[in-house]
Amino acid sequence: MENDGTEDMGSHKIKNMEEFAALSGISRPTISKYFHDPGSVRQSTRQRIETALERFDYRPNLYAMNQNRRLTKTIGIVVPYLADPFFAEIARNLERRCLDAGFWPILFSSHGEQKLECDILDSLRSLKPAGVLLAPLGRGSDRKAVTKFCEDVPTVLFDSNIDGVGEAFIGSDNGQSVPLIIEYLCRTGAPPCFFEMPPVNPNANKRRNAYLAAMERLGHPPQIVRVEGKTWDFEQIGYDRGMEVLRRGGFATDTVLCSNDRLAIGLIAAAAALSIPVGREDGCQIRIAGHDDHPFSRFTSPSLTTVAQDYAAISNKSVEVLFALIEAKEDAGPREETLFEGKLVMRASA
Amino acid sequence: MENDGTEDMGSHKIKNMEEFAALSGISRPTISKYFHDPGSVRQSTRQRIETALERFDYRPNLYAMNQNRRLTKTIGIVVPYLADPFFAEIARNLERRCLDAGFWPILFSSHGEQKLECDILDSLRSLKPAGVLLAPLGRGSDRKAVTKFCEDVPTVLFDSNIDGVGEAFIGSDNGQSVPLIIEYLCRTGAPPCFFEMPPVNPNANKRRNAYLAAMERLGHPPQIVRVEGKTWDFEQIGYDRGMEVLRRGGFATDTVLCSNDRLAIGLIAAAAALSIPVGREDGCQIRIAGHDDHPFSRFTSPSLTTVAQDYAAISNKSVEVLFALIEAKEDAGPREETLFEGKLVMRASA
DNA sequence: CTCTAAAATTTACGCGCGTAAAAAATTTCT
DNA sequence: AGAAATTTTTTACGCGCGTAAATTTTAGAG
Repeated sequence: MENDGTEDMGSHKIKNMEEFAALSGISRPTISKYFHDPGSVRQSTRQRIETALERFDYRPNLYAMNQNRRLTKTIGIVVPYLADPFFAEIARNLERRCLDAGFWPILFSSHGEQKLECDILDSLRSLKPAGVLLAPLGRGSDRKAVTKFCEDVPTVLFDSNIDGVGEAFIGSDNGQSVPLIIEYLCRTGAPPCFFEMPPVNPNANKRRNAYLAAMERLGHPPQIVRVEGKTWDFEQIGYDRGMEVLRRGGFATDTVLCSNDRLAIGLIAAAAALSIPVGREDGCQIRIAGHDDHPFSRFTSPSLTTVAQDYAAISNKSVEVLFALIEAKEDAGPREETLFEGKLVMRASA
Repeated sequence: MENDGTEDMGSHKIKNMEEFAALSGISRPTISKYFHDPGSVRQSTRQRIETALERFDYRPNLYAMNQNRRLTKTIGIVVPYLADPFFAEIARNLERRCLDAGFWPILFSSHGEQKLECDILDSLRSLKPAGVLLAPLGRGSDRKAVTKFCEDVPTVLFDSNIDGVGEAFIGSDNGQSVPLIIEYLCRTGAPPCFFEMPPVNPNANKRRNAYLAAMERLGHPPQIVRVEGKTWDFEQIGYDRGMEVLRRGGFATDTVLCSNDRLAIGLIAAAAALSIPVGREDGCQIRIAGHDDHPFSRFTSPSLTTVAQDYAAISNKSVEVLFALIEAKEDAGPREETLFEGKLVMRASA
């Protein structure tokens, strides 16, 4: 049984931890401890294990590992709609941070469907995750199911809040961001009317109320255009409904604040299709602004003026709170809500 | 211990299959068989189990289930870049189909990074999946690692091919789709030059070669503009490089075929920023076409003329082949490559 | 060099379920 | 009706690892 010493001995595959322990000359419980937390064993033994690990290329059986562990290293990440690059981007950040912290992130998308969200939570429950980062559907969520889930599993809500549910909520401060862009719009032109997205989640209503409050404060009459639609095809909704409104003589003012960027993207497309020039320059007929700073907003024509949500802050804070929760275990403390401010992004559309 | 009979007896939580078997009056091995495949038990017993299931709300332990199973019900789905709605959309279809077939899809994104792709494959291996649907990074992939993985796990490649790797490949027929749009462009205006995306995957080269062949066949001199960049921020690359070219006097002809829609989206944004009118109408200076029919392509201004990949066909065929593979088990048969034709989507940009 | 705290080993059990084999019960067919 | 085929039950073992308790070894301090 000769070998060159650079690979696993005669490529004999290691079946279990017992065998690996024997080959590496370390007891199985210690190996087990190492895999649970590499820092929990003495530096010298850690070295020996990692040396052996390179030589023999062994990985413990995932299923056997988690079966008897009180807490797995799994972290569930649930977003309402993954085809939305906003959530794709947040999810990416979340995944990265979990991985770096030695956890095992696993990503789910509810695809805008209540049943799917419930199924995901059920699946997640049987995964016995250490914690869950959940951006709920919002209005589309089965409140009872989500509430029950959060009682069983340490869960941090983000993006879309459900009052009192989960250990914490992290999101954007619509009460700051909406007035911010409204003020900008008022200072640079006509006061905006509000093109409201379908109320699929609570942010829609929060933004509407923030619009009403800000307009009142500034002494302008509010004008709301509410668009119907229950799906998550916001661009399509913005396009279709925008088309209707524009054909019927347009909006009440020449400035439109959309309740999110995806809606604005659709509206810009509708305006383009009708050859209505959009932008802040002379000769343009309409100004359009959005909210979120969606990854594609800089590539619309004209590029979209909007309020940026602080992606990095939201994802960082979310994992931070969740990790703290996982550490603390028992003393949950009061439910905390963290809201980050939006930043004005001035581009060409308004 | 009274109860109303509609819920679980005094909400006493069932710990394991043994207990559930006792409560439902059926032997544990039969219950086990049921969970493995509900159709494998007699209809009458299936009814009894499902009735009991409603009353007691039991779910078998996922980890214990998979530990000793030769084959799990897990199916891995790996895409190179989830922030790209194209892949998000494909992944959505794939997930749905797996779920419907009684499998457990689990989604991964390589985020354009080789190391991450390798890590994902390693994790996947320890999940002992029934099969894997893999859209590799392409040029960025660690060919050896992917090859080795495919030897261990039944894998179907899609979107981006790696010769000889995996049990099958499903993708688009660039040799048909590219000439298709070239012919359209030539018939409606000037022959196109080719704005080539960074060669992150083999499709880039295939499309380039298809362009060259088609132009030669039609008797037009080919003009290729190659853009550099190693990242997956195609819109940004299209914008930046497009800006350079347009500032320097523009492209060789007034018609530009981009090697994919995301690049085209960036290029359109660049043209808009320079106030260069884009489209097929009189007065426009440049026509821009793309490839893929990206979900956002209909919302650009002007809307993007492109060739649609058949999303549904690709995802359906991929799962179909994989399921066949899982059924067949041993006799793998020869590696098959399936290419679907693209369809011309005539919009406003060209 | 001894003492002590920390870490590793030995030993042993159990988790929840897959799965095999033989026996018993049920259904289906002639 | 009885025989054959299918399904279920009984019994029993093992998977790979977590984890606890008692013991031994090791490292670091005085």
